[in-house]
Amino acid sequence: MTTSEHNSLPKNYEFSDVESKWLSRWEEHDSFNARMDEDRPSYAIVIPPPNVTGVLHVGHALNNTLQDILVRYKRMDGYNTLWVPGTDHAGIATQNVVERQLGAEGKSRHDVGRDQFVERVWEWRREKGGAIITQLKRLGCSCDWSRERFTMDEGLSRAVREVFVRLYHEGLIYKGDYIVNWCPRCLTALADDEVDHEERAGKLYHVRYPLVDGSGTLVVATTRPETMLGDTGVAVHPDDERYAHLSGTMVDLPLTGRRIPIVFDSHVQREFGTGALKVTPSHDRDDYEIGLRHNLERCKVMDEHGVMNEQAGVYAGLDRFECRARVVDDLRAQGLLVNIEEHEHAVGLCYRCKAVVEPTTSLQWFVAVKPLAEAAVSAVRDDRITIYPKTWYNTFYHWMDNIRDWCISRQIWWGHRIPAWNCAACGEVVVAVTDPTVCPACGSSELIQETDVLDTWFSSALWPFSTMGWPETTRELRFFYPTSVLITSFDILFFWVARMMMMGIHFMKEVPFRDVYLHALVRDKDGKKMSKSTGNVIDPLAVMDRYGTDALRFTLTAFAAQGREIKLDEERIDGYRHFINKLWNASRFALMHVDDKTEVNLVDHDDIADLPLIHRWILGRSSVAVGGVRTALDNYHFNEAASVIYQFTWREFCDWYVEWIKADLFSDDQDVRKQARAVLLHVLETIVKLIHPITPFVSEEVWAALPGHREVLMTRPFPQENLAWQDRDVEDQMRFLMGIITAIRTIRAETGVHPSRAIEAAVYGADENSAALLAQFGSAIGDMCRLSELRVNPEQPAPREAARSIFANCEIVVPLVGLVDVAAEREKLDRERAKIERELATVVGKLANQQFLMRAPEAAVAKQRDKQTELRGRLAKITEAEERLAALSS
RNA sequence: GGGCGGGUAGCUCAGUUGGGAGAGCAUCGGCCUUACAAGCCGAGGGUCACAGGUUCAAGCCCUGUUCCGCCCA
Repeated sequence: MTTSEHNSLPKNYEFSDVESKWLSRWEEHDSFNARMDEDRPSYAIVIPPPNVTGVLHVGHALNNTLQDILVRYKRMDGYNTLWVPGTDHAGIATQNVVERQLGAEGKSRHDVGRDQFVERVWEWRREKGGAIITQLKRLGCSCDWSRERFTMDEGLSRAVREVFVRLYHEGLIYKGDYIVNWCPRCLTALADDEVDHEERAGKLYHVRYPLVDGSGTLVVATTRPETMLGDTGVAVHPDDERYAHLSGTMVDLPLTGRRIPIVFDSHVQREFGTGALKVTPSHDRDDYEIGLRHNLERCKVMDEHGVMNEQAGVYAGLDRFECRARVVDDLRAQGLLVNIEEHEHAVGLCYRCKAVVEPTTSLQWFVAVKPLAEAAVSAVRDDRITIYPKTWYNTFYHWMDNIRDWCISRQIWWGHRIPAWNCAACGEVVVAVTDPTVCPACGSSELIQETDVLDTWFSSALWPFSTMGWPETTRELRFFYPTSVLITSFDILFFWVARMMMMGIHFMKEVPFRDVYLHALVRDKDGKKMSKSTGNVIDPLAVMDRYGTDALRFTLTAFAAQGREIKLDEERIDGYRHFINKLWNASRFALMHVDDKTEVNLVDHDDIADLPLIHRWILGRSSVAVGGVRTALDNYHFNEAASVIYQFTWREFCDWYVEWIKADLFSDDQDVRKQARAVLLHVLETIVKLIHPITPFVSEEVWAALPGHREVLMTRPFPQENLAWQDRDVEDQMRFLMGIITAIRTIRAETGVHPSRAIEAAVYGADENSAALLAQFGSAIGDMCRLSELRVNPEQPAPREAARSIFANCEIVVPLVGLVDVAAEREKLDRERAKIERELATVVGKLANQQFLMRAPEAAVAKQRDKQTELRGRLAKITEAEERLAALSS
């Protein structure tokens, strides 16, 4: 054993010191920063910018771990990599935070005024904002931090203006009075997809509307009776015979004294309620459309706070929900309430504050998305963008085909103020990139800017190119646009991904990314959504403290199977911490044997034919693992990559290889020792390189401890698959030897031989090749099974008192005088016989089937024949063993 | 009501041109064998939701049923 400094690693992996050390070293090293070498291919990712108000949750941890894996992999593999970090300004959320702060001081934003308020927000952002960036660093993210961006930065704001102005002049942005989703708490309009729908138990009220001619009444059904105050019509289906006679008549709208017409519209669902639909164009999206088709009036009965206005007559001043109760009471008093049914229906909620959204007509700015959406759809159809997993295509097309114009104005103060001015003198609307000083139409200087700001998603839609300096034609854009892949959670496919496609294609004439990888939401171990109120939130920062960042990263990676939600359990994280520790200890072991003089390049040649079997085997297996990891990562099968590494490292490298070569490492033969050390070191290096993208910290730490490593691991080349090392014969031979070893170990365990006791074993019936192998590796087998002797095809017959096992046409015999439980042995053989006979029956059945012989491919038939031969051989061995057992007991 | 996904070992899940049913964890038994007890060795455990169909052959392809989850209206 050497006494070099390398073997002074602690017995258990202590991640805490290691992590902080590497975070600062990487930073010093500048290795995360993008380089633009002309002779190398590029690989770029833009981060889905988290809210500036956010703190790292486990979804972020997953999202950014996956991105970091790809970036680190590609960086090692020789690409110019760029990973752009940053945050978005989260208009509504951030404004809420600062408003709460003001509220604590007893002030509202109106008390301080717009300019002061915005300044307060900036102040907040300088002090508290972007905590998540520090947390991403903690997670090990190898972003180019020198390029951190914020959607409200000067450069990005310029891009926003440029895009707004161009779209406006192209006629794709317009201002109009349409129905929008209004949040009466945030006091702003919301886009369609900013509304969450939740099933709630509600009621369906049947209300009688008297016909004006006194001939009867028409019963309508509604879930929101308070909106009847704004009804301007009643709609029935044109084919509904129950109501055909009502053509051209009107009803008296109760509680209002107004008369409203009955209209015929095929939109009405005849089966729902009574088939008669009250129409409130100003407070329902569908009703709004019906109103347009039939020229119904609009009557808005609520104000921006959801309080009934003067149009609601005596109900003015009531909150909308109080008003509902009052309206119902009054209808009942007048005998106009027919009945109330329990009714479950979807309620729209503000995605930020969960207040019930009020659909209402309002003067807003819109993007005409149809032409933009079509371009995005065809990019996906033409495979210029590939979506993983592919199950999302249908949903994507369906949503894009039914997309409605995008309401982009928000009645808040924090955000990009709309670059449009109204001339007080002549009414001219000026839309410009730079603030105008005089009206181009009349020369007046009385220009008043729009007060609204733009939807945050409007600026994040530009993220892939605005972060690279657009509208300038920068070197970054030339190198890194289109980006390689966008990795995000499926729930913002429409909020964000689709809009980036639209904007990227429109302004860059090129898709913003080649691939989109949509990952699942992280749920708790029972599959429930994590939420603060349920108390089932797993805090990634606490997890990193407890188990280490690498354990968290590896767990998330191992669970990131396409199309599956992730059920995260802390026990799993703890389990993978064990794996990290295993790797650590394997490294400690290696370091006891290798030193600066160990020649790794012994195995840098393709030709390894001269090496002993065990080394050729592990080198071949390492090559298979490398190929597996590369293929998995290239196809976004992250879980597969983790699994390959786990299996190879623990099962093949630690359990078999390292145990097998221990004797070589202590051998007196210097050449044997040298070889073993070289291959051991080489394979360990391969492992830490392979795993580095997933667990960057422990791999760097091990790498640094290995001899001769002065450069950081993160910029070393990623391993290449070496097909010349993959040898079928070697694998077959090792499979055979490992099978024999397992068989002997099983006998030992089943017969209760103490692990420390050395025993004899013999193998009977081995064919020539097998016998040669067993003879050659008898000592290794002896070491692995603690044998005093292994005899191969001995001439003397097996002793009667012995435990037996069948493997691959060989009978393994362990003489155990006085230790053999005949009944147990017989039972074991019976079980084995039954199993083999079952298998044999299906094989024989297949081979007896003429159809199978005729139609199945030759290889499939040959396989069954081989299997038949093998099974029959094993059966014969079992018979022999049974006979010996019988002789013993007689 | 429309769409999508899922049902494989006790649990969580892999299973990529149809031919071997697998992994991790958990369980059980034995071990401090000087890298690792955060470990080592060994073992048990499945009618691949159900019913049909296609095929020489189905966990995989088709049809229907059922249960669970998500999205949309």
